[in-house]
Amino acid sequence: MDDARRDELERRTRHQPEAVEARLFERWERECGFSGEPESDRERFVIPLPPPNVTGELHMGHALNGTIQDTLMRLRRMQGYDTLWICGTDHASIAVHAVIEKQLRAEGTNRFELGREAFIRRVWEWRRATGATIIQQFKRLGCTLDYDHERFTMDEGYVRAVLEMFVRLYGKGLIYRDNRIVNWCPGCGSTVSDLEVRHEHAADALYEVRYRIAGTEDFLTVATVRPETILADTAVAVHPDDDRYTHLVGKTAIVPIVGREVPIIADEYVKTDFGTGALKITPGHDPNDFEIGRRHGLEELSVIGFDGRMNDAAGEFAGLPVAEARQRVIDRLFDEQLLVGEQPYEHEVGHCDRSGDRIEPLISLQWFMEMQSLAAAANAEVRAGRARFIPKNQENIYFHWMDNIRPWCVSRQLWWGHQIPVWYCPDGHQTVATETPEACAECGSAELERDPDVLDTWFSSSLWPFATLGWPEPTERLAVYYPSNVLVTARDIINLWVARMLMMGLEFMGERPFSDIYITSIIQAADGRRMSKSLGTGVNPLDLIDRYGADGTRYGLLKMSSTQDVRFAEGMIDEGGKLANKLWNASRFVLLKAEADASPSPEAATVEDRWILSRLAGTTDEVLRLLEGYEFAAAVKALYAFIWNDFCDWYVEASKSRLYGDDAAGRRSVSSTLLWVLERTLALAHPAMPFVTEEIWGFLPGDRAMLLVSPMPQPELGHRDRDLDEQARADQEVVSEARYLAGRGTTPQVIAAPGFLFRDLLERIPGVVIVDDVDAAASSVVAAEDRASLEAKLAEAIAERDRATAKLANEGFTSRAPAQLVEAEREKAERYAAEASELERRLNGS
RNA sequence: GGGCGCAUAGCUCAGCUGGGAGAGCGUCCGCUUCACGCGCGGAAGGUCACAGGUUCGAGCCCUGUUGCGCCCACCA
Repeated sequence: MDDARRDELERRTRHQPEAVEARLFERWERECGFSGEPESDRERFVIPLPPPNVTGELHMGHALNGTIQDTLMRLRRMQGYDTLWICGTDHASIAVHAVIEKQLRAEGTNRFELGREAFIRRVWEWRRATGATIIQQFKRLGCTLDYDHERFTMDEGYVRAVLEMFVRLYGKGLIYRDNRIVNWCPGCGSTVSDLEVRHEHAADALYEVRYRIAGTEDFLTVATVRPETILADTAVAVHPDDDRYTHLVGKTAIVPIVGREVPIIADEYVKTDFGTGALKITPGHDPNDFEIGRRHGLEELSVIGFDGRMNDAAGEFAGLPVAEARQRVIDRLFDEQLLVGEQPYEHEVGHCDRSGDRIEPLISLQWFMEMQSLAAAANAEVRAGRARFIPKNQENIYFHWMDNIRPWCVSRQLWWGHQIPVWYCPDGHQTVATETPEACAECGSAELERDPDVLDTWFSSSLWPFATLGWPEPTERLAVYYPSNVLVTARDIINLWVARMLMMGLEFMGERPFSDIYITSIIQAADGRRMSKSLGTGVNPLDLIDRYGADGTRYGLLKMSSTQDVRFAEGMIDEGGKLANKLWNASRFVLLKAEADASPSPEAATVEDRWILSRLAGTTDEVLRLLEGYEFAAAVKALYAFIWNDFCDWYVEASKSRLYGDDAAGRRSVSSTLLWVLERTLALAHPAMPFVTEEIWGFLPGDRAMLLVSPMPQPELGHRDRDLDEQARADQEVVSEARYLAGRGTTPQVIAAPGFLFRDLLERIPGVVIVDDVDAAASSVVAAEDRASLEAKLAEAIAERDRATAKLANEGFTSRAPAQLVEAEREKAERYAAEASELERRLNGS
């Protein structure tokens, strides 16, 4: 190391993330790159980034996700894989509409005044101006995404892939147009899928309403929470086995207010023990009723329009908002003495996940995708273990939904998105094509009009793992990087996204899109509530990076990631920041104090050397195994314990006497080991804490590539010595106790068994008396002048000995416990017996 | 209504297939020790939610109870 570098190290007594992170990231990008080498023949490791919304800002979920993925990418890169982390953003129809339409409102206009083309132009302008800020924010975290191939679900090639997918599924009959009941969000002015409906608690009332039986003076009483839909009733249903009503089945009921005559039908769906046991059927405004209606061939009437108001079919109620119409209908029923009951009723009502509006089930002509066959294939893949959820129990969410899958409404009445590639001629024929057709495929008419709707955003997301690689073109990247290895995501989009990717990957590529699906924790606010901007409970990860550094933030997030719901704990981030600083300073010590000509090498000259090499081997083995097994919290914890406790607290301290000593050979040897352990530790810690480790790496002796692309060390298990690890723990306790006694003003006396570790540290304790005893089974410590404590120790040793002896006398234990456990207990009894007699001897002697 | 998960030190959490309760922060005591005061050394602090059960032995396994979080869900 030259003097300038030396001075720099001397000067920088603290690790300052803000001063190094941007510079290091820039070097990684420029000197190494993250784009993969499709032409190489190395084994691949691929992760598709869940594309964040273009409108998005990095939040805690992204940060956790990004950290986990980047940790895996770095690990595999160092292990020699050709790595690719697919990068890009999602066009997010509804979210973008929200942003732009808000701007338009502020300007006193709206999208309809602006017109479709101008609106879309405006979205693109906005997109070009703001860019995908979130992608830049991933860089702050240190994420080694393939930025050079950033994709957008609305870019040209991607659009082609989406249309291709639509056309092929249509060709197989899996996509069709139909009049069905859909979830209509009046706020968005569009349909939404079942998965975008959030069920919220609502306090409504359950009304009991009398329907006259035609030709009689009798009534049939039904229960309903939506009296305004009475206007669209087309039947009344009872259970076929319900004795109270069987005689009425086949007769006709008269719908109140409108006076329509409707059949009384029998259907298994009706519950006999709910309400009155009689159910009014409104196929036009209730999904269940819709199904019943289709089973019985009932008429489908609509009285609520797309604007959330009563339509013309509602007669005198036309034009009223639904809530108001409900009250007016109730008043009418009351006046006509048909309302015979009203009680408070609490239930769950569907609301739009995006806008929060109450979902209005409506019948509408929409595009649907048939899911059952696709789901069956995907299910088989997961059941066979070719795609596995981690943790495994998360697959329940998936199976529950997949096993009950229903057709997916994919058309949205929005403008921003992939416009449905279907053209209609005046005769109503459909021409489906990826390119604008010249004429109707059926009648040849040239008067074609394209379907105005766009596709559900999740439709295009389902192609992410292969459309980003060039599909449907047979590109090299597609051939080499599909399928990917791991998907890292949160469980709230298992069905929205993961399941659909599995289905589409199998359908179009014939192979699952990823083998591992790692479902991350969800980080809640510190008070246990959901983290959200609107609640004000969000924590900005960029803030954390500013205050603790990216390494600290990454460490903290990984440490928090152990259970499925975890409260945000800033202390863990702080811990990570401190660990980075500790590592920096320990490295300064090693680099500044090591002999100038020493180079990294595992010299096992002393028992301490053998011990730290054993711990290094054990930790390397453990950390790699944990990372590969997705146990990030445990991995990071093992790193902390090794760096802070084993290396800094004990080994570095124990190395000082040799390092500062007169023996040149000793100085050299311990320098080599220190450098060796440091070098290995930096590599091991790099995936979790890339910046500080890379920074230190640059100061290590010798010409070397950046740590980012350096090989990950193998655990050198030849160095591993568990007995020594065990002894070190015991000896550390002896040193601690001696320190305690010295602190109390007494003179600690240590009986040192052969091979005692940390002798240097012991010798530094003021007043300590060390008695070497080659016969001692284990080292021990007492205060020489403190007879009372010696007696206490004796009593403790006797108690321990007796406890172990009693356990051995317990027949249940000796007969049932595993042999090595019994053996351990026997050793314990002997050890304490020896210690007791030893202490007795010394008590009597003194 | 169904599913997943959580209750362990003041706080946030570890605790592997059952075999003498741990970490970080906080608190208290002592340190201008030549890598680090974002530090060093030491200490105090726990009926492992509650009640049963299995076992020689339970924080861990089983049953139930209570409190909490999240996901899914077409009983009007």
